[in-house]
Amino acid sequence: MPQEPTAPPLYSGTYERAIDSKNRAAVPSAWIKSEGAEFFVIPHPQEGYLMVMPQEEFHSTEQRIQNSSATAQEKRQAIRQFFSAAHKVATDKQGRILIPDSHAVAAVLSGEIVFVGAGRRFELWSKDRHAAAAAVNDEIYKRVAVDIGL
Amino acid sequence: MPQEPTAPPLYSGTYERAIDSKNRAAVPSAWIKSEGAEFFVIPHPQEGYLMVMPQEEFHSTEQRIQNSSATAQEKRQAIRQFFSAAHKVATDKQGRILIPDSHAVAAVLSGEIVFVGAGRRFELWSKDRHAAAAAVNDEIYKRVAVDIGL
DNA sequence: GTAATTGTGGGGAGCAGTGGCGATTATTGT
DNA sequence: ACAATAATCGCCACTGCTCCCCACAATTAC
Repeated sequence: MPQEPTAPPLYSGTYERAIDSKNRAAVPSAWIKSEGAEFFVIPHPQEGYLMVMPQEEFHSTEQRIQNSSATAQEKRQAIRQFFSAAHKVATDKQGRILIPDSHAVAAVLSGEIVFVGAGRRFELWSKDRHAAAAAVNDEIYKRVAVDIGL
Repeated sequence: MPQEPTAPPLYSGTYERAIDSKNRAAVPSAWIKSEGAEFFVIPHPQEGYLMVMPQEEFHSTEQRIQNSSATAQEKRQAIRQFFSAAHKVATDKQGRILIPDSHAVAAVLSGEIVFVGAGRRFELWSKDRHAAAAAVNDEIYKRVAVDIGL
């Protein structure tokens, strides 16, 4: 019987948090498995929010770029961009992560922010932007829900 | 009594319960298999009630979205909304679950509520809303019953 | 009847989130 | 190289939420 040694982390739910003047934000305690958990923080290329993922998901995302239909050179460049934008962060002893300044600016993070669970990774939004984006997604969600008879 | 290795949970029946000022609600004891059972709580996208399901059903619902006829991007957005709306809860030692504030507001849960069994998941309704919805459903149920010669 | 189970409510301990202070380390300028 | 400044992180205090425990009521079992 293949009992899973380490269940893949699953991030769900939406949590409002504050980011302080030093760009620290407390990760929802339900999402922290071990002391000093490590994550990779990457701004989403189009929409203005930050993706946060543990190492496994980071590697798996790299693989998805590698397996894309782009040319070899395009993939090399995309991966370079991906790595250069990704910053490794670790929770401090109070369960907080320090958001790199450039990333906080890119996602307009200050004051009230939102942690959004997205399965194997989670997202960091400014509260205002998230409200707007969620409204759009909710429309689509409702249509799909009808589709599958939820 | 030895537990069955893979007993698919089946929720049936209707139970009136109270939700207290701390947003706690006692799950019907017949529905709790083990100590500290875990559920995912998700507001229903259209109608104002909460869906509650164990992890297996949660994943299976994600699969149903994945297999829907929507475009790849729509499915991604729908799943994101699904995950962000789903909050994991666990029963406390008195068999109660804590309803997240935002969800209690969304489903107008306060005072008297109703647990409604729905097969592999169950639902949480405000008593008033449930009475209204049940009346409508009963009409349909009767017509279908005639239809199949019940 | 008594005892056990289940739902309801409240008090309180402990933990999680916030923000500030300060020590240590890194960076910068001269 | 050295000092001044900035950045990072640990620690602490405060607050409010979460959850454990107990008490009680209602129901059912024996």
